[in-house]
Order: sequence, then structure tokens, then C-alpha cells
Amino acid sequence: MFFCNRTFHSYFCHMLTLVEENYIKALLYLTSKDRTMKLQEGVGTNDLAVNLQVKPSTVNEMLKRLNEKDLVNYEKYKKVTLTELGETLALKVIRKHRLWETFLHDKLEFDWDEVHEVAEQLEHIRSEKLIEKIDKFLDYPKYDPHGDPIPDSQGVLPKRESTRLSQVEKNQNYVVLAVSDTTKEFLKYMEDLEIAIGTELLVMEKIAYDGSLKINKKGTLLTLSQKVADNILVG
Amino acid sequence: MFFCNRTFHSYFCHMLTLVEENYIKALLYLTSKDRTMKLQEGVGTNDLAVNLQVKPSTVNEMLKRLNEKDLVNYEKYKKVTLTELGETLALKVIRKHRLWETFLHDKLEFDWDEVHEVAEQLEHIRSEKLIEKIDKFLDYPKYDPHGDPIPDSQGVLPKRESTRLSQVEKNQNYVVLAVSDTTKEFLKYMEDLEIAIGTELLVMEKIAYDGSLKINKKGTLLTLSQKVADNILVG
DNA sequence: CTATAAAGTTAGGTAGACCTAACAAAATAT
DNA sequence: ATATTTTGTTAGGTCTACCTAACTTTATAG
Repeated sequence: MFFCNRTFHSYFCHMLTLVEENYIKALLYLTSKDRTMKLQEGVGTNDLAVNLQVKPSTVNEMLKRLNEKDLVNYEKYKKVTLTELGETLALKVIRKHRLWETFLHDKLEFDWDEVHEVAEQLEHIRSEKLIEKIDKFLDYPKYDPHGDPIPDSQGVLPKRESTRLSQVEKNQNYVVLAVSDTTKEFLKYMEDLEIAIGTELLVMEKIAYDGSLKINKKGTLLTLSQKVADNILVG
Repeated sequence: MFFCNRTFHSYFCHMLTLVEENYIKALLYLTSKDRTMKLQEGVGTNDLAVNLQVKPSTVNEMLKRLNEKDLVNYEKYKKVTLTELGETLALKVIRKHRLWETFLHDKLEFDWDEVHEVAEQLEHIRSEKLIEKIDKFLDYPKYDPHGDPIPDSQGVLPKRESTRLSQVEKNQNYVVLAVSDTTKEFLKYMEDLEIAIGTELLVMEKIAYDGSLKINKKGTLLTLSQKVADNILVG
């Protein structure tokens, strides 16, 4: 039994429709993915439309509604961002998604590549209790089968150990977790290098003279100065 | 990824909306519950409306659609029944519902009375593989936490041992599972006695002279002839 | 710095699933 | 057998979430 009818929930509850949940989830995904890497804050209507596989006009309409509900910051012709409320709720959806993925993989022996599709559905099941029970049943995992971090019940993502690229071992694979310089210049450079959150890097050689690094990025070879390598956090 | 879009599914797949699933599930529930007990076959618009908590006009509209999709046999002003297809699909929903209830109760330690609400949501998850995995994970249970039988993957309900009421032990509780006389006269009498599928009965005394029974039906005392007791199957 | 392309918006339309109000048919009760 | 009640239906309206087509604003390229 749900206690929030439509009128009620609009004012008191934060009960989103399944579709609204998908919009804020996509928004969180698209923003957090590039949060530290892009020059421009926020996401465009078209990007969202592509991600959600709907037409831009549909997105536009929904953005107005989400704005009304204080889930996004939206102004005509501008990029959209999640509000704090929106982000909190999106993290809850992500939490559910990743816990379900873990459940499917660890307990039901689903393959790594099969879990996502089903978790897309399960993430919308409305029951605080259920997801807490699943969390307990899985013994409070911190990462899902893809290695993505699972937010805790407060929406906090586990802190990951990260190391500056300038200080890692040679000949070992690392994944870019974050960057510590957020200036336009740096990020623009990162974009040019096609290095983003999630990019895999392998240090081939450290040049003793100036501390610069020879890097293998999925087959592509490139050289990064120590200054740049200092600002790339990997793990 | 779903391979049935709207146009496609209407003609080739039997992919029902969540709401359609709820309608056929309710229909199965309302018909099977009284199948052997009622004089009149089928379910009325109002009954369905009450069960689904919507208005009769909404039900009416949906019945036309379900009829188009060959899920129900519906004619204006007449009682509605499920087609074979409708019943098959409804049994799949029931199967999912009861397996999820079992999962919630047995694995996640949900209380008996909490499982239904969540299972109402989980039963609509679309994944053959998921439900088969859950079935396996639970080691192929035959009954859910409420004792209701779980249809197998072919939609077949487990056969239950049943005994004629005329042959059961005294002072032991039984539940009516079925009746073996389907004549109007008998069923009408059952209705008068307010004995239906699911009714709990306790035999207090067997009269040696004519084989009639003194019965306690939830506090009410009644006497049944041997002939009647022969036609009531309990378990 | 304008012309063209890309991105975003508006208007108007559809389908599903619900509603109310008014009406018709069937069941029942006198 | 008719009056009344119950049950079922129709018509017309709402909201969500989608669409297409036409249009406007912003970005990009010559």
C-alpha cells in the first residue's frame, strides 16, 4: 500500500515516477562522468535525449517538470544540472541499481554482462526495507561487479584510495579516478589527450631528468609532464 | 534491451503492460477462487473494479482492450473470463509473485505479512532468466509463505493431497480445497452454508448412524450430511 | 562577421490508464 | 409485471510520456 497519492506526493513526498528516476539517474551519470573533466558544467538537452533514447522535445518537457519539482536547475537554452535533492535521489537509484547488479552476479550467477538490463528494472522497486535487506544479504558490498562504487544508505560513495599518476608503479594498469586541477587549461588539455574519468593508463617509463612519463593509453603512446601527471588521480 | 516495440509486441509478442498483468492476475484470482463454488462463471465489471481499486468505467475500457488482445472472453453486459492465453500469462505472473514472496520471506527474513506488497512490484520484472534463477536459488519451492501453490515454469500448479471431508480426523483443522460436485443444487447449498474454497472447517463429531458430521466453521456450528461431506475436498 | 549548422524550444498530436457524470441494461423485490 | 436497485456502459476529460514538424537561439566555420 502506498500512502502517497498524486496530489499528496507532489507536495510532501519525493516520490518520482519511474521515468523521472531514469532522467535524474542519466543526469547524474552524464554530469559525474565528466564533472571534473569538462569545461562546461551541466548537460545539454540533446545529450540527455541520446542517453535516454527519446527525442529532445520530450526531454525539454521533462526538464521543465523536474525543475518544478526542484530536482534540477534548468533555464531555457542553458545546460542543466541536478539540485542537491535531485542528486540525493539519483544516488539512491544508483545505490539500488548497483546492489541489484551485485545480487544478480554474486547470488544468482548472472554473467557480468547480463546484470545491467535486469538491474535497470529492479532499481525502481520502491521499498527502503527491501534494499537494506539486500545490502545486508550481500554483506554490505562497496563495489558492484563492474567495480563501480555503491553509495551507502546515506548516499555517500566509498572513498577510494587514489594515487597521483606521477607516483605509481611502472608497467601496471591504472584507471583515472579524478583530477586535482580544475582549470580550463588543464581540462582542455585532458580532453585533447582523450583522458577522462575511467580511462585506463599504464606507465611505461619514468624519465629521471624531468619526471615526465611515457604512457600507454589503450595502445596509444603519449608523454605527460610531471606537472600533468601530478594532477591525475588513479587507482 | 527489449526487442518488442509497441507495434511489434501487439502482433507478435505477448508483452503486457504492468496494468494489463494486474488485470489478468485479478481475473485469475477472482475466477479460480470461486470456480467450483459459484453458479455463475466469470467475473463482473464491478467485482474487478473493487479488486483493482479503480472505477468500473476504467475496467470496462480495459476489458475491451484485453478482449482485442485475446486475453479475455468479453461481451457487453456479460461476465468475463480469461482465455487460455490469458490464463497462461496470468499463471506466469502468479508464479513470479509467489516465488518473490518466498524469496523475501526465506532469504531476506521479511515477515509473513510484509512480503505481499513488495512482491506486487517484483512480479512485473521482465526476465525469464531472473525468475528461473530465483526458483533455483530457492531450490524449487512448491508453496509460498502463505501456503499457496507456486506454478512451475510451464504454469502447472502442484497437485495437492486432498481428502474428502467425510473421511478426515476429528478435531483437526482443514481448509476447503475443492468440491467434487458441480451441480447448481450443490453449489447453491454451499453458498448458503458460506462454505467456499479456503474456508476452514473442523469436524467435531461423526454421527455413526447416518455418517453426518457436526462441523465448526469459525465458531459457527453446522451439520452436514455424509453426501455433502463426500463432495467437499479438504487438506 | 555573417552564414550555416547544431542545439534547444514550442505547438499540436497520440496512447495508456485513470477519472466523473449521465445513461442503459439486467437483476430484484414488491 | 412493473418499480427500483444494482450493474454495466458511454461520453468526455485529465495526466504522463512519448512523438513530429516547425521554429528560435546559440555555436561554428568560412
